[in-house]
Amino acid sequence: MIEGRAETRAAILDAARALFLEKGYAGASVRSVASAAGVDGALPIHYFGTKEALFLQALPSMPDYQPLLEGDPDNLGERFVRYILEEDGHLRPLYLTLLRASDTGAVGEQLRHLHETTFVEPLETRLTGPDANLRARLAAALVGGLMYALWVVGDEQLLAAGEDVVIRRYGALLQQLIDPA
Amino acid sequence: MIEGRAETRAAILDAARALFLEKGYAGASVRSVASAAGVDGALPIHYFGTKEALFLQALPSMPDYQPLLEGDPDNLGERFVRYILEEDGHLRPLYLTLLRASDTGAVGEQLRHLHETTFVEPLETRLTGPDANLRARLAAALVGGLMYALWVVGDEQLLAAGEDVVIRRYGALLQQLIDPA
DNA sequence: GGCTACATTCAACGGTGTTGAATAGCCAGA
DNA sequence: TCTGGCTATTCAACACCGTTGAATGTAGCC
Repeated sequence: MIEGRAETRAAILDAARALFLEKGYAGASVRSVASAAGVDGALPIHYFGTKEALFLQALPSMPDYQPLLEGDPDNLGERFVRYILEEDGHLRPLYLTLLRASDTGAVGEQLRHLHETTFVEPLETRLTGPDANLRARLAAALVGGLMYALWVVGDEQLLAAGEDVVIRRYGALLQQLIDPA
Repeated sequence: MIEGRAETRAAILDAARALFLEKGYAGASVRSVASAAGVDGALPIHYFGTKEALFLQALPSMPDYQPLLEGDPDNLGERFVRYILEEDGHLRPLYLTLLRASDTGAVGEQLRHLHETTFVEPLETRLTGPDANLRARLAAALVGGLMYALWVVGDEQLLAAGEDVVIRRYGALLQQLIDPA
């Protein structure tokens, strides 16, 4: 049974999404979400049970990058790297927020699921040749490493030589996993 | 001025190190650290000022992997990957704990510093040829991606084909950044 | 013994997630 | 129109959190 009026639930979820992405899981309190939604501080828990459940339901969906995958597979490596470097601000906060909250069991599950459904699986279906699954997983690790270096570590000097150089070099490595081995 | 008896400080730091690595930054409370050290719940903050300062001082140092770097550079890529896959349990909890606490300012700084001093700099000094700095940073990202996939995401199927295959394939990519371009 | 300086404890504050009871608001039936 | 009940929302309280400043113990020195 769903509790609460639909609009109130939506207001809470909207406020939660904004605050969690801005301040992180620990930094955004349930009461701050409630007051941003204009309701009593206890209502979010009443509706969603726990802060973690609220967090998971409030998370935005992954941006859709199907077009990226459907293009020419011969330069998918470079395009993928470029996508990470030039993404429009939707992926980065989601990635960082999930990552840092991933020590609570269900959030870790969600991160694993997103990694699987948005990186590994789409890549695997587009790979021809042997060991497609392994190559997709290694490619996903490679992409994760770029996001890690840029966003978690904050290695600003990585881009000092210019985005193009990174796109070419890191993209070339990624491409070797994409090309049929 | 350092406050407190040296043994009491050490007891607190030891308890803090164990609890932070086991339960994470948020999961280990200051009071739980204090009671594990056998002191009053307010003492850790009295000594170290804030939970974050206690955390930073309690963190273990990075394992020393100099021998790994000093070996034959022609197969450093594979050896590096093998080191991550077979590490003895010191690096992984430190990496995970730092990563997940990296949204508080000083912890992010520490993560950046460790990334720089334990991955980028040692690699860079061993690289010959042009663009050593960039190649070291890309190599560090690659290594980070492996740790991310294995430890944060928990991609267990990555090793389904056997450690050797991962060591060979991912190591080969890493090696391309190590070899003079 | 009394004084001092320091190590440690105690008590309290505001904030947190979470809980169950109390209230407010609406809608059906007499 | 009144009344009952149902549901949405609020209120009050709990235990725990990081943090603070005052109180207490405790050792050594004159």
